[in-house]
Amino acid sequence: MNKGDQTREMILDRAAQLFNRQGYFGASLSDIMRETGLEKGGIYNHFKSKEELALEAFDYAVELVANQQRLALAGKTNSIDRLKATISVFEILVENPVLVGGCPILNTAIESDDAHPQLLERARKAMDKWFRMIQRIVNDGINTGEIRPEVDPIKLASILIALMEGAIMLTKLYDDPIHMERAVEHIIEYIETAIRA
Amino acid sequence: MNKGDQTREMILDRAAQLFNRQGYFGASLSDIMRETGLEKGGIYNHFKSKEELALEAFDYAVELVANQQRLALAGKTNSIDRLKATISVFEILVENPVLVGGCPILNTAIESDDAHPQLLERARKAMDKWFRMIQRIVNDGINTGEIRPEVDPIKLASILIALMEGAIMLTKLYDDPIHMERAVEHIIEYIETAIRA
DNA sequence: TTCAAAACAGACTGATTGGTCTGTAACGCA
DNA sequence: TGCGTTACAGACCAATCAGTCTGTTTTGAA
Repeated sequence: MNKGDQTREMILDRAAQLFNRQGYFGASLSDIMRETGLEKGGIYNHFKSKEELALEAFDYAVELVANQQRLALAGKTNSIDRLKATISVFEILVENPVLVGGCPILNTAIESDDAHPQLLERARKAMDKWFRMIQRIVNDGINTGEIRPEVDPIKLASILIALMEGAIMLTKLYDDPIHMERAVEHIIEYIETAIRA
Repeated sequence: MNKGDQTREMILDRAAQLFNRQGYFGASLSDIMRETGLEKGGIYNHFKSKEELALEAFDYAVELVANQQRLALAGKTNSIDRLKATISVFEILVENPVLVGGCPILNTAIESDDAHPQLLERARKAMDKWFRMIQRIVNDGINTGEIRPEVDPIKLASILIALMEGAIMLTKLYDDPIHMERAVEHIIEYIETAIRA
């Protein structure tokens, strides 16, 4: 990895953190310059516009979370355990984050209502992956008999994600992890009583 | 209501809608001028800064939702019905909104992480009211025997709000009310099986 | 070690930002 | 209806925005 690629990676990392905290409108190029320690020339040498940097930084941020997901799933073969591991990723996202500022998909979905259709599209794609992952876990669990056959995978995914993303918002709003704990408790109980075969 | 007060109200209404769609950073004074049809003098005659307008517009937006809540609760004396009415307010918020752009508290909580402590404080206060309202409904229900005595009011409030706010985000992200429908179905079922006495 | 290419600094630009101020027009009480 | 007060228009301001471009430094393969 040569100098240029290293710098590019560093910019992406710092920009991802910055955008995730302040938003894509709230973070200016001056902020990015300060955070990276580079002047304009250094940044525009790697990215042709703030727009392009924002899009790549979003992907980078999502990848950070996806790595946490892989880490959490590693070695877990039981479907219920894999569901719980997915839930733990949301917990980690607010309690011990590799990416400060909460869930990048949530942040982007809320910020990019009308203003940023390209970014919104990326947020959709990223969320699609989460949905598919949960659906896959549930389907596998149904096939192996661990999960009740009448469970609707996509419906469970929808509820789980909505609850956990909402809990992230409350936890950040009040700066209190109690809301996340309550959400986790609820969804775990739901899984044990209504999902597990 | 004289001319000035009328104009002031109009500015607040337009600004509230604008801020709720584009965010407090994303909406510029030019946008507000375009949306209100006023020049700078007209706006700064009523508000001493964009900051002040933003804060008042947020309160105005919250009040719009609070009115929906009052409307939904009107005539409902049964505690379970009152809980369901509260849920319906979240549905209305995305399906047939008096305020476009989703939940102002959610939007503000996500946008004002670090950047806007004053706005964040207002979002907290507004969310507190929601919490207290739900807690009150549950407490009343426990007292009248409609709701099981072992139900924790604040915990239920936490889960209900997290789930519904998350559902708003998903519904807006995918521009598809199915996520809201799933969330409503889940929470109603939960109320019927685990909350109702 | 050489030297072309890549990486970066930083001055510069035009557009836009939030905000001020003065002049004019509309309002509404007497 | 007259007239002081309030409401508003719009020119103007400094600061900041994203982005460009030229010159200098650093890098790394030959």
